[in-house]
Amino acid sequence: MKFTILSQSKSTSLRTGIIKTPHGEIQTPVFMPVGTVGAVKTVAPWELRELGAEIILGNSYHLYLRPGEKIISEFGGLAEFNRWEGPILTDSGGFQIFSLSGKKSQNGNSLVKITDDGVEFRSHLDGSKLFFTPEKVVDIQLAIGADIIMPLDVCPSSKASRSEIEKAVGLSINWLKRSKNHLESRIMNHESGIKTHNSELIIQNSPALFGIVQGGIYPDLRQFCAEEMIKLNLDGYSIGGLAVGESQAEMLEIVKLLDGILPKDKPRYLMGVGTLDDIYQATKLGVDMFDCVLPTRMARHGIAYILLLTQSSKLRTLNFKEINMLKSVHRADKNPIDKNCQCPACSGGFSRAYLHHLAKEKEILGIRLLTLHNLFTYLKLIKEIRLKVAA
RNA sequence: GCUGGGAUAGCGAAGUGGUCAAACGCAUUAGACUGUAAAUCUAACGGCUUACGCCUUCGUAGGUUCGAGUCCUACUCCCAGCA
Repeated sequence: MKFTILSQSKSTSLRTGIIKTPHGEIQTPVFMPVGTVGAVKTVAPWELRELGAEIILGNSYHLYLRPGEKIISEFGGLAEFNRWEGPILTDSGGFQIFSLSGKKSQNGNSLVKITDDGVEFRSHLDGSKLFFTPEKVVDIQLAIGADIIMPLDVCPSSKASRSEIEKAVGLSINWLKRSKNHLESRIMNHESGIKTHNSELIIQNSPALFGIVQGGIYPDLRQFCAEEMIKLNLDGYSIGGLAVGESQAEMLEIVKLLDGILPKDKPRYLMGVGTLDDIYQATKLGVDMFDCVLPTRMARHGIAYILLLTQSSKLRTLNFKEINMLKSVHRADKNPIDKNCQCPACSGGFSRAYLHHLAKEKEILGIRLLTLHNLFTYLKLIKEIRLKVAA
């Protein structure tokens, strides 16, 4: 992976750049649609390309469960298996430690247990016991053939105590070191033709490994975590453990702090973020990469996001709005979601009334049109942000 | 016309002598959702009230009973079978 900065804003930390990956180039800032199980829900690969997506996400935990990384590997990697054929970033399953912990399976067992060595998961599909170590998670992602991979980390909720967050920072640093060592030895063995113990797992390409900075909303923990990770000289740095319940102001405060700590010449990835405004604000604080389920999930829940562009003299200002297509006020509304939008739903002449009707009926077409609209809106925002670097 | 069955909140449907303003669906309304166990989840949903609570209901009208959505009688309407 290679990251090149193309331009830098004079007034903010916003910058544009290019990331070269084995599957192609990505312009930054970038928004990465989420395709947890290997598909961006309801959207075909060619549609993603038409919308302007450059890279999509997959999740190691989910893909390990089904269909299994071995199958994906046999098809030449996820990008070939799912016909996206472009760059892919995989998450480690670290977020599932957060989202599945505290939740109970049907027979009352906790789904997640963390030890120093790794994480014990109970499959949310069948309750079976799984044990993930940082090494295993790297192996899974190598087999999946992702271009950018994430180390197993511990992502605590915003309600976690300081001591829990300290523990998460310690484990995340330790696991990152193990991930890096393991990845390097796997690649070295592969290049020198040495069969590893996982001979059935094929290394599709040499992926980039990011560090994931944790530390909640504690500046000292964030700083410590970042500095320890920077010592490892990674390909990029993720900011994890945000947008997990804290306020936007608290989140941006941490992003701002890390903007001053993380190396400028490496991409920064704000994991799981966020709303249109979150992304807009965070790019001004030097964040290059984003992913979020909101545009796709909210579409399935009837919400359409709107990007309001107002041009006054030389300034283009951005505002954001969301409308709930399920509300009966749209029952007879002949307007599209947004008359200025060029997405397939808006430019295709679909009225709010029809989209309201489809949403009420839970019709797949309605879900798809809103998904296309929302992804288009997110990707449009990113393009607008890239233009703002001149300022 | 005869014989059965039935009429419960916007709709469907539980309930068969006391704990019934009435389970459960659906519809409606509101809310949530940020590295996807999420085309999901939560709440409200007779009237009045912030709430405690109070009031009015189970086709209509009577009756039995301490007490009736539940039992009896008549009537109205609906459904099925037979003529």
